[in-house]
Amino acid sequence: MALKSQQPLDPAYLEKLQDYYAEHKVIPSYSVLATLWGISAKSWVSECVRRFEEAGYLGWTPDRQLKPGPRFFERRLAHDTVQAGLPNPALSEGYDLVTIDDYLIRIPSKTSLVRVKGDSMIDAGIHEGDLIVVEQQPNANVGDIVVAIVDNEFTVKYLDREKSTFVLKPANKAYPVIRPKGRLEIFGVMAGLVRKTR
Amino acid sequence: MALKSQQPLDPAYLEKLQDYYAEHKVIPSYSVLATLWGISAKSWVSECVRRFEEAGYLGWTPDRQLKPGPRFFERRLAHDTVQAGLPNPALSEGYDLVTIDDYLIRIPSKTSLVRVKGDSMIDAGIHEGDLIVVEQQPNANVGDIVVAIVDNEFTVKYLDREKSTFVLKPANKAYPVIRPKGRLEIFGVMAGLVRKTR
DNA sequence: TGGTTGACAGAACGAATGTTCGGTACCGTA
DNA sequence: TACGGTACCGAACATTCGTTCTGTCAACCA
Repeated sequence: MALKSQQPLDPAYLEKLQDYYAEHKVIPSYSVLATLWGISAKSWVSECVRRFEEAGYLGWTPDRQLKPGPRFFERRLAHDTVQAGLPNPALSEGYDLVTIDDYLIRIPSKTSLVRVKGDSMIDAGIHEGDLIVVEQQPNANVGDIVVAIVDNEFTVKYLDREKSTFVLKPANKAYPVIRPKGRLEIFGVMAGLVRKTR
Repeated sequence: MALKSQQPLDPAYLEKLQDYYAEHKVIPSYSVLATLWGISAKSWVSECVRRFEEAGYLGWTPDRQLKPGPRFFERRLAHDTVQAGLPNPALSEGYDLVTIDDYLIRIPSKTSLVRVKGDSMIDAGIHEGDLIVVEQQPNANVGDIVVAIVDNEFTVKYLDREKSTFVLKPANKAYPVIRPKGRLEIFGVMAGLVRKTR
């Protein structure tokens, strides 16, 4: 007994759990897991959970409640080269695993999101409706894409310098360069971009 | 009894729960909640939970397990209109956003990420190095941006039709339309995009 | 001064939870 | 043909869960 599990557990189980979690934001009880997995013995659920825990997909709170493990939220990054013959490239070797939040957000408390209005940055690949990930900070370097506050509105622009004053340059020839009178108020620097197309 | 609760519940309770959830990704049991809140009666926890549920911060799975409610993750999205003088950037109109993962990913088990190579889709605002969020599915509609497998490589292109055959159209005049010989193999449909600029 | 209300405590209880253990049926190997 | 391993079932069980109901106490009117 108490053997090592060398078999990789049925990935379908994990996926079903992840989908359940995505919907409810909670790990269900063993009996619910049983029906979710099409299993009828809680003892077997228990064993599966043990293996997922061993693999880092599940864990326990200090109060011995089942919770997602460190690898639970990992997203697979499909490689851009597909292995010949392999049916599922996402499962093949050499996958990196990322959660998008971790990928984009370095300092959660200083990071916020701003929705893009208009197409003044279209040449920088920034479209209307996109979400800009902003790291809040009062100053930036020339060349950075910054979120500035102009006339009480957020504006996303390139930061540039003309002589001794800072200006905001759009990435769209149809828009003018903004030369703020007085001090330029910078909300933060763009650290990333998120677009939802579906 | 059974009076309406007009009092807004102690916000500290909610914050403690949110912190706990942020750490463990799970809603604890009533007895743990009790110690978390510094309460010693489960009956009172039960009452508090009732009110949080009424307010939309907590909810229940179909199996009557306590779970985060719709408002649990409410995070202010910085609004594009700034109140004059006020630091408070958000208006009620603003979207409530959970996490970026939740925003982009509907079905975790069918979603993967593909890194963009080249600039063939630059006119669609898709740059080299961006991550495409792909929902895996074997077919798509004309006009969708799809991730197809051509010559054992992932390709991101618009799906279009010429007469009776499907073709892949780049969003860059410098690139040719791809007319696959044989069946066009579609890996999935683009559901979003993630770019890291820092 | 007395009465009501809201915030909590405490016990009691049935239902649900997760563990343990023993059992079965199907492998592949030797 | 026997054998060990693996995938699963099923029952028994102590523990824990969340509910319900009753009780205390300070605050706040009136």
